[in-house]
Amino acid sequence: MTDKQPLSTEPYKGVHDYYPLDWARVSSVFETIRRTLRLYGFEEYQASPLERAELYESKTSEEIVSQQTYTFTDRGDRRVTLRPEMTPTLARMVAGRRRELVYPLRWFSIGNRFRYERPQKGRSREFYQADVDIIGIEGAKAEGEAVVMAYEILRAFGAENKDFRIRMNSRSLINAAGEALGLSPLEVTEYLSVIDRKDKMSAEDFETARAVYRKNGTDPLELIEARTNESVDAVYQEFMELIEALKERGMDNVEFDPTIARGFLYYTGLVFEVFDTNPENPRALLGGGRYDGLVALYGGEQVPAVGFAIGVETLIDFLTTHNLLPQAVSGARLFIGTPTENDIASAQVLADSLRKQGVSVLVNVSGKSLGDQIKEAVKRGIPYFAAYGENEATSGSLKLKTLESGQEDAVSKDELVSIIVR
RNA sequence: GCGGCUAUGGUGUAACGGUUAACACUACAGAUUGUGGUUCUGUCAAUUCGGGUUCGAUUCCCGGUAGCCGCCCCA
Repeated sequence: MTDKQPLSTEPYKGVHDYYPLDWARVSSVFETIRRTLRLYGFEEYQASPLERAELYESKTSEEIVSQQTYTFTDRGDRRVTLRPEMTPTLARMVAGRRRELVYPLRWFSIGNRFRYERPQKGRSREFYQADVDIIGIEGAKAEGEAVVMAYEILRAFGAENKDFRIRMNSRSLINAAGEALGLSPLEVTEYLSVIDRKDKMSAEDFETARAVYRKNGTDPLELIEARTNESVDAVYQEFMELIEALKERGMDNVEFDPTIARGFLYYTGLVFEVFDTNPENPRALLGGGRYDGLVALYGGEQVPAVGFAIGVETLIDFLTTHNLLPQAVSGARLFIGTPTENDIASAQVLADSLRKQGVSVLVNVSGKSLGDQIKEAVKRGIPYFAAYGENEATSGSLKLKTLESGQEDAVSKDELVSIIVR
């Protein structure tokens, strides 16, 4: 390589570098999500970000595949797509082992997704997401459980009910109302699209657009509200029971919101989104729903499924605005300083014994002065510092310095672990 | 994909079209110190890229690129 122009240090357009402190923040969020889901018996799976392009072409809209995926041809003339979402991969994996898996499946996966889009705040070309799915149960039970998991994940970060709202809608309900009015499935889809964009239109434009779908002076939403149609009302009652059941579990921030649409692609029943109650952050934190037809696309009979995905970047924005983001620690917990280079060897012995007890320790390896070693520990974001030289070796007692406060405590070697690990 | 705004050391800012592009922080080196975030000295380091106008461009114009904002879309 010639050195005419230095290579740019910028990452590729629309993607991010995560330096250790950044990544510590992201992965601590992963950890909380993981811990919460495991508590409820969910199992983690993983797959390659490379998928055959056909996986997306069969089920997703033309525009999304052609304009918003990274698709290329490999050296063996196979068309390859970088996964833009996890659900098709999940459906493929489930379909591949459909006879041997134990249902219901409670699965989750955390990883990166790729979409070729115009980058903006909260939207980049590579992003991290956690996908949570329950597969193999029909009806409100599983739907409720999915919503509960979304709720519990946010609660695990310390969020309170007042910090977020869970807005739920039912595609079956809208479909039933459309059917009762004699609208075609296509018209119902268009109607949903109009409702979805309600906030982006003026009141008059919305009324004009909505009027197209009125039959005998009533459109689907009005029919649902009127509660005059028996079959529509039955679906409505069932859905409200689900919402009531969630409220009884303490989730007083769930609500019925018929404007939640979720892209109209493969959802068949419940759709839901979670929003920050802070108006400065209007984006959905999380969204999902029921998608019963998807697995069957890969062969065999229909498998009921319900799930959601939570974007890590938007979650971090949410946690930041509510001051819930834990302090990220990227490296060691304790820095052992050495007054002279001769002390390094015995300091290493001490460090090794601490490591055996699970403490992450860094030992000075330079000839720097103790003052500079403290500076180094501070810069590295290490919370504790202790010098270990001849005095400490003979007395067995160390002065443990908490770098944030500057406080120093005399502690014995044996006490170190319990203080630092905490 | 469409439109608007922006682009100066690693970061944040400054510079009527006119000397060697300034300041602060950071980094690095040194002084001092068996205990840091204080001080002192020094060093590295920038006009996004390509054209154009001009005697002369960081400054004005056009284009590329990137970032931010809105639209489309958001699986």
